[in-house]
Amino acid sequence: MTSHSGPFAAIWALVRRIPAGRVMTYGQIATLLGSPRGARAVGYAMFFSDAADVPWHRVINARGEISLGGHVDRPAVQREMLAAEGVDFDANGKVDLGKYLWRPSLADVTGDP
DNA sequence: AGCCTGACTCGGA
DNA sequence: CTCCGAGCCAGGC
Repeated sequence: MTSHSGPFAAIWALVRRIPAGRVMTYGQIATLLGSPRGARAVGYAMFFSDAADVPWHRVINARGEISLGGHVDRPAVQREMLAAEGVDFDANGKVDLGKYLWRPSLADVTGDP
């Protein structure tokens, strides 16, 4: 499926605005979209999204870790993609959110370049 | 409508 | 800081 329309369009639009070398948490995205507890739905949207259109690998959980659950190949791929963008992982395989967490401004959320 | 599952989050121990 | 349990929201059947 291509990410151009649907209930997840807002999520994809926001994820697409995440600059390289930065990451965002599911809860943060959900909060910006108006659903502070809809973090799970965000994860679903990532699964149904296309990596070519949506950098889903820049979306991680609030602990700064990659959480996928059922799938096994995705976490390794996600870690490599983030590392290729300059995101460093600690010995525990976690990302320093205080350093790499992207804090979008109002213009970024509204879609104004 | 109700029920189940889930790439989550928070609070407490 | 890590582990456990409970909770809220959204999607699919």
